[in-house]
Amino acid sequence: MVGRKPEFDRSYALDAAMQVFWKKGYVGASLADLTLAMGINRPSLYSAFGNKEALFVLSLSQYLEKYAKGRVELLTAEGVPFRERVFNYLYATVKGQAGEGTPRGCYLASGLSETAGEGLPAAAIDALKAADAESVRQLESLFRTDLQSRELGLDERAEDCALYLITLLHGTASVLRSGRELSELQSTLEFGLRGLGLEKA
Amino acid sequence: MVGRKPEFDRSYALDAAMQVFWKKGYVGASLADLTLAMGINRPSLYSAFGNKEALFVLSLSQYLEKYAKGRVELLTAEGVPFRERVFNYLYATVKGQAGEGTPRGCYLASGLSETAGEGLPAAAIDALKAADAESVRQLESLFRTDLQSRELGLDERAEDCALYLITLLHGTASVLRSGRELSELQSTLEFGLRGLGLEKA
DNA sequence: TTGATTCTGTACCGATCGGTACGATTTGAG
DNA sequence: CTCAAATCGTACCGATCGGTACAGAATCAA
Repeated sequence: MVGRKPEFDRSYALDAAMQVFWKKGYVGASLADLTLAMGINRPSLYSAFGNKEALFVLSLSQYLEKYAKGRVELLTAEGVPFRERVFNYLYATVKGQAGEGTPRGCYLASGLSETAGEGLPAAAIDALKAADAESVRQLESLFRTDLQSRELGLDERAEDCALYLITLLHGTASVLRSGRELSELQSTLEFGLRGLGLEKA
Repeated sequence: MVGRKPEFDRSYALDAAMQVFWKKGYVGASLADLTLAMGINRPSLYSAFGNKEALFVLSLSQYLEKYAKGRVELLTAEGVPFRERVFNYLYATVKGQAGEGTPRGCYLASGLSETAGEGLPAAAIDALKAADAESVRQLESLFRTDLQSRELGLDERAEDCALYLITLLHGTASVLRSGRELSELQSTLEFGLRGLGLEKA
């Protein structure tokens, strides 16, 4: 009820854990990596976050909250043309994958790829798939309800459009993760948008 | 010089190793996984293939030879229209990523993503990056030299076009790896081609 | 048949894995 | 000042990691 006070900042530690998972993936991130980055020793980690699996899920939430959330808001920015909103979303996402001050790639995409390898606990898989479905759903909702999207007829293929963009973003994440630079992908975004009939202004 | 004869088929064993790496990645594939799938015990593996790292590189070659090679030949099939050749290449690749009789995703793409995680030995990274560069180069060469490509003006942006398609294919690999089905990506290929001005016939 | 050579299987190596027991230390309530 | 409560650091747990030593079994030249 009273007890000694923690010597670490929970939020900072969680952020550090997120970056380790982001960079190394679930199986690649060892407890030693995590505790070192978090500035915590093992028992503190376990008492504060449960175990590696729970920490991974919490880190995923942290990632979504801190990075993904702001991007989807770009999709519904008022007074911005449809094409521009979509472009801003794509560009912000790709920029976030390019590794300036953060690890390269995408926490979610990397985690999802680990799904196929039997190294992930069930709770981690569930959380990843839920987040993935949510990101598709957000885009789909945009294509389905946005006025300019409907004018272009994209609302009737909203789900396909959404998955197309998500797929493209998985691609940029993978490509950036392997060492390519953001500048190399400018044309890719342009081509990508053109695929939906969203030509350059 | 004389000695006992091997009881395993080297080619079969290498193929089995390839599938394990394909499914689990380099760090996720343990020696136990490998020897079990290859039907070999550890010392045989080491005497026949060197070590895990060398086996991974050999498996990559096997993958490229057995799966990637046939696809790039589709790009230069005679008497086939340009758009159709590109589509056939994309479709064959995506189909190969969909996991019918093989693991899901792409050996090369998954390996490249591991590049960022410090779990890969240098030789593996080198082999992966070389194979990646080669795949881009093949596409780039197509866009640069193909007659119909030049008529469309794509030759002047050959490198961008190539990286765009490779990025898209990394995306499909990632998305399929996380459990989606080939049927969901039909539209993605269509949109992707449209991005290059290759409309549907 | 002998013997050098090569492969196979077991059993092991030190290192690291995720996870924890436990005592020392700090805290605030009484 | 006392003492229960909570955190901290060390030191450890069994399991698994990649890799290997070594002895037995098979093969062929001589």
